[in-house]
Amino acid sequence: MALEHAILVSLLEKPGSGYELSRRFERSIGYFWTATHQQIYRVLKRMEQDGWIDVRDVPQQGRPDKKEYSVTGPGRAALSGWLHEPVEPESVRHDLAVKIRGAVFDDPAALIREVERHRQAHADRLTHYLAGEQRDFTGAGAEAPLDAGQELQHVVLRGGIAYERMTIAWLDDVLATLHRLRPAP
Amino acid sequence: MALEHAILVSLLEKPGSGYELSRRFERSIGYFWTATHQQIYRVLKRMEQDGWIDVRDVPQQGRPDKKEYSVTGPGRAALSGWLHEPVEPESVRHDLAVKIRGAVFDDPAALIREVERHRQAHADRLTHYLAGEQRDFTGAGAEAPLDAGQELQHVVLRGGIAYERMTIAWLDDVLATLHRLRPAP
DNA sequence: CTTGTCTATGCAACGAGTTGCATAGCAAGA
DNA sequence: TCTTGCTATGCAACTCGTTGCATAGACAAG
Repeated sequence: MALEHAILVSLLEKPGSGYELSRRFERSIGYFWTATHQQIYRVLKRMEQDGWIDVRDVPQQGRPDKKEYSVTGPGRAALSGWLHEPVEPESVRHDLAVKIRGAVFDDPAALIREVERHRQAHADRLTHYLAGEQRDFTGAGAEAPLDAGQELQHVVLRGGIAYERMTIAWLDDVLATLHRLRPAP
Repeated sequence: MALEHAILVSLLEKPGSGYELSRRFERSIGYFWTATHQQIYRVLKRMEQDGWIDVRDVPQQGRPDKKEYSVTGPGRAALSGWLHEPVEPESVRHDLAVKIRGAVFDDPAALIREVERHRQAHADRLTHYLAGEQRDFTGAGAEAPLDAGQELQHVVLRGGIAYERMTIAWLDDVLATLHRLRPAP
């Protein structure tokens, strides 16, 4: 399970509340690990019971109070332990691939709009990633050399960019294949 | 949920038992959708109750008897329905990306072996995919034109190949970054 | 002053997925 | 004969993840 560890990383980068974490999971961390606020609140509770994180009530003005979590020594140790143990390489899961293989039992051409929709979604993500790269890593490049944390964040982002580019190219291949099949007998 | 639908596709391609399905999920279908035999047996039971599939007891010689499942009319209709409704584009989930971002709170160099291990696993998968492509799609290309089902299987396989190539290139990028960070103060 | 939106936290129920274990037929080799 | 290994099916218990719902403070627009 990596949700706990993803939360530890995020809280080490900057302490925050469950709500703030759920926002972060919509952007940077969420590029490679998604989580809803339900999951986050539940896991935060367990992590607190396990002594991995501390809570602090933070009164706020103009908005409801929040609970700010920060990583404890044992939490940091738990992350270290996990970093040193191997994880299995992920297997991909693509609904769309199932659909493409299933299309032969229905109408392949009916999939074209769906594939185009996916292509658009991936193109949007790519644009978003590229904007983030421009903002966080390219702009200050010449004058302020990046520290190790930024280098590592950047290489992860480059992975996201490569993934989206590859996916878009593949979806173009899929579309070409579907169009080629259309005028068949 | 796509497991039901992946099973429908696989059973439409060729009827089979739960055991056979679990073997298929280790190879072709499993390239983009994994499932253990536990999941498969449980889902097969539900699908049978829902009338999506039929069972037939098949006595065998030299091995235990099996139950062969095949798709019914309602099952085929359920697949059709699913093919026509949109699915959300997947979000990636990468333990490794979490580890890379977390490495800055530990020792980045300690990740090198882990990343190399992943690189090897992806290189193995790529070799496997390429062998499958050679066997199923390239060999008979000139004389026997592919039918629609084969074309669609091929484009899905090309997706797997593109994914592995992209991942290997990215892991090389990650390794270069980790090596670059090593001689830092 | 009501409605909508954003922040902020949480419960309950369900479905999906994993892990460990159990059983049993049959075959091949030590 | 005993062990190992492959085929074949399944239960039980657990964790992970999703969905729908509920509450509540603050603010802004109509």
